[in-house]
Amino acid sequence: MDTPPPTDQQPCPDDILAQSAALMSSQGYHGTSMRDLARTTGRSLSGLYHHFANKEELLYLINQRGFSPLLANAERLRSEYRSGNGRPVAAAPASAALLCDLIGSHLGYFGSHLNEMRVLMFGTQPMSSAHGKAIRQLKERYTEIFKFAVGQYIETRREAATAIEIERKTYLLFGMMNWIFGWYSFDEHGPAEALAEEIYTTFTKGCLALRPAAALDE
Amino acid sequence: MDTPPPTDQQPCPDDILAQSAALMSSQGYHGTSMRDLARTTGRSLSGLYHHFANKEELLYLINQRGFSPLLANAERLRSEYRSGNGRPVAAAPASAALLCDLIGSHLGYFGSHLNEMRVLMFGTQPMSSAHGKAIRQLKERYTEIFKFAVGQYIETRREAATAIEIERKTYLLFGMMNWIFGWYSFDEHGPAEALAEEIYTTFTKGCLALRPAAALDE
DNA sequence: GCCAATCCCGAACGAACGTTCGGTCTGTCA
DNA sequence: TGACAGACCGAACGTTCGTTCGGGATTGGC
Repeated sequence: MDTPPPTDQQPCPDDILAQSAALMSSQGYHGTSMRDLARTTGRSLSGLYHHFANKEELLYLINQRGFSPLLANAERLRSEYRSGNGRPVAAAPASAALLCDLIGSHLGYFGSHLNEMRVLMFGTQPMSSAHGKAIRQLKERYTEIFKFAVGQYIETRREAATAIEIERKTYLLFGMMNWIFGWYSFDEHGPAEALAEEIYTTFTKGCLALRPAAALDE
Repeated sequence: MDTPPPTDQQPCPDDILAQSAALMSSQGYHGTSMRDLARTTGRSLSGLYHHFANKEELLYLINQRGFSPLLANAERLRSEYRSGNGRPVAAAPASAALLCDLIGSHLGYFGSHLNEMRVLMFGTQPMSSAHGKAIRQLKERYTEIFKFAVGQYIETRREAATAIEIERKTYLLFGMMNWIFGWYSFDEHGPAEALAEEIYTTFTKGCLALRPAAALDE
């Protein structure tokens, strides 16, 4: 109508999103003011509102644009795995490759988008219910892919696991991968690919262990 | 002098800290106002300042009081391990017990202090430099204990690992343990002890694998 | 019965917040 | 050349923020 129709047609410039993510990743959403963002992006306070409707939508855009490539990549890997299935002989190596590639994709993207990932992990709570739901659905779809891969890896190697056991183990894997936000730096810890391989090895070696306590499954 | 000398002598009531931690864990430090805290704790806005000097000190107290018991417990476990050493025959089971107990202590405390742990993970950045440094030192001492345990576990089982490899593996362990803040609930996932056992098994089985890529160690 | 200490409150302070409004500048296309 | 749209700005709006101030209850020791 009169005010700039915000989001989709005229996309918010990437440099604004990147610099906002950098600021918010260290100060949090509520701890970062629009004036901070204006100063950092070299724009005026009111000029920012030309690119998004309000602060909360900016947070949504950081989440959405930061997470979408990661999800798209994971969905591609899964569909490749599915289309290459039907040959039961190669099932075990195929499921291993899927899991390994997913971990590699995740850590590779994480390592080069640390700020966005930090913002992503702070949660959807400051977002409007519509935006929050949209981001949570992206995360759920992503989690489902990893659960699928973990389940495939286990059941091509030993008897199938229960859904709750697969979920738990998937969360442990996410823990190892996502926790790097607090400590990983390329200079100190080397390339993300090598780290991905270590996580893959650690997880798969531990993953196949028999269930340690039946108490966990009701 | 005139204003209430804040911290140590007359400790801040535990219920204020607990309710503040609950609020801050879901809204973040900057997203939680003093008026929110007053409403939740059933006190007046100005009445809160009788118990701490300012909002930032409240955050420090949540961190300090929340983390100290965990650190104390870990230090007790390590000193028990050290005093029981000197019998090289039992070295391997002893180091396994240390690691297992540490994980159990961590998850047990986490599971019953989820709010405080969430606040703890949001970081020391909003704190003054003095308070931030104090909390960071507590975390470092705690991390050192886990590095020590992981190192002991490895070198009583195979040739010793490099310091950087021990550090990396310790961080993977912390990742599995701390990531539960996002998904763990007693009702869905059972008691923390069983989860601790699963993490211990997963980690130790994967931990002893040979270094997957020499690229990680310079 | 009094004093001091502790705990707590209502009301207000200045500063910072997210957002809006009217206007300018810089192209592009007719 | 003129009209128009997109990108941007300075100044201000009303609200909320963290913090302070003067004072009122309640309590325990003397």
